[in-house]
Amino acid sequence: MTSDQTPAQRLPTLEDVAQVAGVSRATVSRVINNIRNVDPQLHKVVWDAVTATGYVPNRAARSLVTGRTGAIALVVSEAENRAADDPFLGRFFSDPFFGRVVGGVLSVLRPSGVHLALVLAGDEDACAKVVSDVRQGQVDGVVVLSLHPHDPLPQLLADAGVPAVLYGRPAAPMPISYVDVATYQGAKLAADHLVARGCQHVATISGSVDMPAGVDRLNGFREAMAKQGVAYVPSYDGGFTQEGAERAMERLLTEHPEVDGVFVASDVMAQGAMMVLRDHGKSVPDDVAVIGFDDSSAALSSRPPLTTVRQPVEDMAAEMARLLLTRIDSRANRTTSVIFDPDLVQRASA
Amino acid sequence: MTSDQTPAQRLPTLEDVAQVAGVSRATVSRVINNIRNVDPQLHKVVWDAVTATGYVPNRAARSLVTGRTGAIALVVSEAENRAADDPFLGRFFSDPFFGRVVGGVLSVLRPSGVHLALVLAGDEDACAKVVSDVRQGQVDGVVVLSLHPHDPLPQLLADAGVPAVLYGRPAAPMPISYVDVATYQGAKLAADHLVARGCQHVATISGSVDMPAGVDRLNGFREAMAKQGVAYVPSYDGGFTQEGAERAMERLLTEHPEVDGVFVASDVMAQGAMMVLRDHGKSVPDDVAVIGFDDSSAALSSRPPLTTVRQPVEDMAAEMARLLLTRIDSRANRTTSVIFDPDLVQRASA
DNA sequence: GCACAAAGGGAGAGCGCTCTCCGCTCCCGA
DNA sequence: TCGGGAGCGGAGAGCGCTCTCCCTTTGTGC
Repeated sequence: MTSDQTPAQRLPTLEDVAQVAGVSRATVSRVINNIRNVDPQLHKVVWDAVTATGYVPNRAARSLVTGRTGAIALVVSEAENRAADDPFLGRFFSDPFFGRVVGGVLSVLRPSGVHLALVLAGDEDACAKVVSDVRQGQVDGVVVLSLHPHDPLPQLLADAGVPAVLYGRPAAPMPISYVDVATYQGAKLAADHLVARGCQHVATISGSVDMPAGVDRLNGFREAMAKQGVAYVPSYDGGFTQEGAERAMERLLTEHPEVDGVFVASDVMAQGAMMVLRDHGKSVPDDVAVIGFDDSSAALSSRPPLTTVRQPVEDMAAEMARLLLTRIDSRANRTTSVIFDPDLVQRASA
Repeated sequence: MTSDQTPAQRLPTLEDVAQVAGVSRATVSRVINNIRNVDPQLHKVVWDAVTATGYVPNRAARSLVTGRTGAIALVVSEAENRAADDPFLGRFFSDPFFGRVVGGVLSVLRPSGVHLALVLAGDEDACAKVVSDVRQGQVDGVVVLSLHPHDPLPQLLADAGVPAVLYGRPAAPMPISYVDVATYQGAKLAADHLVARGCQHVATISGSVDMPAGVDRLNGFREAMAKQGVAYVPSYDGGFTQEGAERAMERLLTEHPEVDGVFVASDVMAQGAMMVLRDHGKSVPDDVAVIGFDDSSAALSSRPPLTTVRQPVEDMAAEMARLLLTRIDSRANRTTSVIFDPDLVQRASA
């Protein structure tokens, strides 16, 4: 065989690099990991040897001795739903939101060389497995997208004292880190905008009221309207689904046909609401102004494009990753929360 | 210390289990891995010890000696785009398609205990890194979503002889495994349906013609229409984006106002096309019948709901994972392709 | 009764890396 | 000139696991 044919046989190890550089394994290791001072000359010699051999550290070996894996998991927890015939992961994975989170997390992870493993926790057992996984050192920590208010995972993680960061405030108070958006502030942006537009009969379509996001968006909006002197705002539960919002909008039109402004607690729901408005011959924004929440891709693809409260998903996800890495690095068990400011993105619907 | 106080200190190892079971490490390992015959009685004793100690194999240690990581990567390759100010991963991650693939892949991986790592290959360097990653044993193989026709990654993978499976036929022929949908057949379903509906003036909005999916959907549709005796089908390039499709539809209406049936090469594009049709006062499906392609979530959320050629994304993704696992297991370097049959999902738009 | 085979279990050598020790060298102050 | 300390490199012990030997036990046929 020519020299080109066998290099794939055995990958270069620290030992090989050491031999080429004429130093010991330990020194090469020190150079690679930038630990302690190594004579600058030797330093260069070693790096040259690394380049020459094409050496890349073996993750498994390193992990074995350090007890760190260099990987974190993105856990999508949807415990407690799942009809038996539900296609594996249901609607969530086909929600653009998921991808945006992944993108944000990866943007932080990539430079630091940490791997991102994707994990689905579909039921309580799976949640327990997630906890044991991280305790057993399969991953160093977890970033969690928890989809249901009664999801047991956050509590399990908090109890286990495992490095974890949630997207969104947990439904019940518990010692666990999270990132969130200032929902009240966002709802206020929407309220102020509708009032400034001159809307006289404002209503809202809320998300599920058993979820923090649902409650906060509703209460925040009501509070802001109250500040504007509007004592009562009719609200209808859209359950965070397009169909739910369509039904809610139908009811709203029936019971309050005079409505001229609606704050809808998510863009997807707003899309449904606008379809119903159109079906009823109402024009948006002239007859009824509509404001969504999230600034998801649905906001742009809807007709008319949606004025919405922007939730900086990518930034928030990136912050989750940063918080987690810090927590893992420090080994200290401190919980932190970071709250992001929302913006009002003004498009055509209001 | 009591026996209860330190268990978290050190995780149980094979050695511990062996001690509890009163056998050697080797035997426990044999039981765990189901390798060779172990006396059924001992077998049980060992399992009891595993349960009692709460033992979970250490991935790193195992990986170190076997040379397998028990992880595969899902690579999203978007080499050669990326404006400098492009938010990390651009639009793709917010496309529901991504999540559906993840779901399909995970459904296969989970039972087999293989981890899924997410990797982004944004440029040629990143592609090279992917190849070296798998050669260096960071992961055992890769599943690839390649977004651009001139993406170098598939060729790199093929050259390196690395275990890999693509979603969709590569733009240029090369020895690499892939799964795909029978596009011609799908286009034929659409053509036959439009003709059966009685459409007299059929046109099509195609995807990018430099992508296999774009070309095949266009040619397949033309061929099928030809079989139906329609020699010429006007076509407009929508570039697989909603905006592109909107422009294409505008042109189509200008140049062929008599059109009464359109095959649009993706649901997202179809959504845009329908909006333009509505803006022009055309009703769907009465004035113009519209058929999409993919059966993505856009098909359901559009008004009216879209009749579309269903691409079984989850199934295809699952098959990718299966092919990859088989390939990794066998260590044989055989390439395979699996082609899925599309269905016509009939909704309201045609 | 013996030779032989087959089968099950144990011992031990690493896999590639980090990290603690230890020892050498060199510089500085007394 | 010499002691002491700081700085830097090397030796070597594992991390937890698999897997190859090898030994023991048991079964089988003549």
